[in-house]
Amino acid sequence: MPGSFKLATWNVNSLNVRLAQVLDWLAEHEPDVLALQETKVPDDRFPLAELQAAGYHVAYSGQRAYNGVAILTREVTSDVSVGIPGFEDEQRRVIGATVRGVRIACLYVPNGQVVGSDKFEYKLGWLHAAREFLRAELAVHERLAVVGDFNIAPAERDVHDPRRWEGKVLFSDVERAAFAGLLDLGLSDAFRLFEQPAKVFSWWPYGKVGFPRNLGLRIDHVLVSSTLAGECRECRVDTRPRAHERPSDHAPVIAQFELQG
DNA sequence: ATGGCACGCCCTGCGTGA
Repeated sequence: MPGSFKLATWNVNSLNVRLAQVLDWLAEHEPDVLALQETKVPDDRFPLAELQAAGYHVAYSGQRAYNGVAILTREVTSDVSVGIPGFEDEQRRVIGATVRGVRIACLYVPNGQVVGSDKFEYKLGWLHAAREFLRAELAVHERLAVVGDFNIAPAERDVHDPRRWEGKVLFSDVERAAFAGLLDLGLSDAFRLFEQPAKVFSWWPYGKVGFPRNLGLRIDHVLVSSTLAGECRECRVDTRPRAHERPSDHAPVIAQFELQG
């Protein structure tokens, strides 16, 4: 399916709270794909009609209060999958779908809370399972995009103050090694395919100073297989929604491709 | 400067996020 292809990912921190912002954003940017994380809505309360009215097909897997992922597409999808095969997980963090010959894997990687905690061990085990899953996906999909909230800042330039975050959750060595392990499968960080300004982040703490002083981290990513990397023309963070009233604490990441078919 | 927000929950302070 050759032609231009715009793919975006956004942790919305409650789809119901952010629905109007998501609809506005879709109307403005008209992405072919928008992957969402932290929808925080069970499937029987998913705002399907509103998104369909905006012209999108939707695959979703959610739960009450926490987690939840979805993939919105302008064209119909095939092969929707939920979760990681063989990895038992009650938390809804993974959904996949194929559109226009591109396989999309939408991930909401666990936060980890505190290095060394039970939740941190869960994060590492989850990342290990995700790596094996993505290895298998790469073997069967020439065009694979792994997108979402990875809850890992890959490098010092992805952290506003690396010294203060050194060894902390989201920027510990073991998490960064797990992220590097994903790249080692043959994936590229689409954002780093291009020259970028300094201090570009995708998440900032809530509060009066976090976003205004750009005290953020780049933890939301678009990882692409080698074929897609060759077709990628741009990758950027759209910081504007972070300045809205009642914003998500994350901003969307957008990648533009020219699919060669 | 997440001590100092914001989410859901279903009641109000708690668990969780990042």
